[in-house]
Amino acid sequence: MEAEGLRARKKRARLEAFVDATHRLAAEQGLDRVTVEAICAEVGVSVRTFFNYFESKDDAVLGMEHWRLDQAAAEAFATGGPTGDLLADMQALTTSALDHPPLGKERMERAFELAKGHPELMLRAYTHVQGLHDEIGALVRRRLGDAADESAVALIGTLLLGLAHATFVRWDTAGGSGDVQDHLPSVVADLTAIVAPRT
Amino acid sequence: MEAEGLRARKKRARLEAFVDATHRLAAEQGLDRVTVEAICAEVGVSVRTFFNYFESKDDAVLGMEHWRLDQAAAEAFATGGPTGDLLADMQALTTSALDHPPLGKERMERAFELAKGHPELMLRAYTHVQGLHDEIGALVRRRLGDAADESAVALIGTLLLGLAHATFVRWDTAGGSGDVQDHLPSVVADLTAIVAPRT
DNA sequence: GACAACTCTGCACGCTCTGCAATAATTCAG
DNA sequence: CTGAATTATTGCAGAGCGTGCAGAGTTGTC
Repeated sequence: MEAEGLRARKKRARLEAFVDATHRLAAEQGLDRVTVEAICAEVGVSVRTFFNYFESKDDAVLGMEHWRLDQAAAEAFATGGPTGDLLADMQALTTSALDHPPLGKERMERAFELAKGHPELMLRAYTHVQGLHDEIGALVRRRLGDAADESAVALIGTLLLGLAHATFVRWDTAGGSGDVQDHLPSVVADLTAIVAPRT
Repeated sequence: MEAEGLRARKKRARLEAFVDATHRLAAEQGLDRVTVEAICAEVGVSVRTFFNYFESKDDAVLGMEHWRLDQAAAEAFATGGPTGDLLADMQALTTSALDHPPLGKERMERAFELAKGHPELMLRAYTHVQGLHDEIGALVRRRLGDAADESAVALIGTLLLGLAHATFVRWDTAGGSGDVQDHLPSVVADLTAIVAPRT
């Protein structure tokens, strides 16, 4: 069996309830006016419990706990794959990340919609991807080996996050239909055009 | 004359006092243990006054009020200069930004040292550079004209910030001597190598 | 010196987030 | 099924950040 006990299922359900309640309230009243207390009233649970699930209010908006990279994709990247070309492999890694949101695509997309009007959230997302960032840093170091100086790691990490963000924006300006990651290739093309216009 | 009245001078002095006190206390006790109250006690001023100067505690660490781009450099960038090559011009713009920190280079460097151990600060810097970010967005839109879709703007903005960050990191790993912006060219070279390895 | 404009300050308040210890619910072993 | 171990929920007390307001003190202008 799936071995998902009652406990785990309840936990996940509550997590999603928090996220959904937050999104619903934010849609109604604007995010600024939504307090943790209100969210908890909506879910029917104590404020203290909220903070057993999230480190901050923003985390509930973003619906992030542990947004893990796909194991296989990460491993492939660290060992020099899948293509051997760094940019192409960054693209592959980003695609896999956008394709496996921890709480489903609808929630991810709603979170992004909210983040649009609240820059600080986008930044919080970056921070939260900071756990990811460390993970990415480790991957990059493994991949580059001796050639990995810290600034290259910082640059690649930022680039990955930037690609993801720009892809969201492009998906959004395209009307928000279809899969987010489908817009990544054109973002990469833009990047290439900027950095190496004459190739 | 410079037309800096007593008022303006006092204000600037107090601003710097806040920043310096924050840095000093953070060096002594670690940033987490520094409260706004302590900073104000150090400066000899009321807590309420602190928030007349800064929007948040983090801002005092970063010493940022309005980190403006150099007018001339920004204008040149927006109108397609100085070289006409986008990447080179991004480099020029970044250099000018790193070369004109609002409160002096020592404070900027100390702020970066603190930010190293506190990722959320680096992000807050990005946010605060959000004023900058919007400004950058406007510049990019002016520069690209019709070709400026939002995702390209997002991408370039992120890239500019990423370049600045990576440059700091490189400056730091190089021992922190010399001017920060001197390390930008090698960061740009790295970026080029990643995106267009075969050029 | 008088009036306007700006700044500082204390106070009250709301909100986020943490630590702690008691209580309740789930799981597991026998 | 039952008791013990594990894990979740909760209230409470409290630190800290940040804001609005109104009065008192400074600075600038004429």
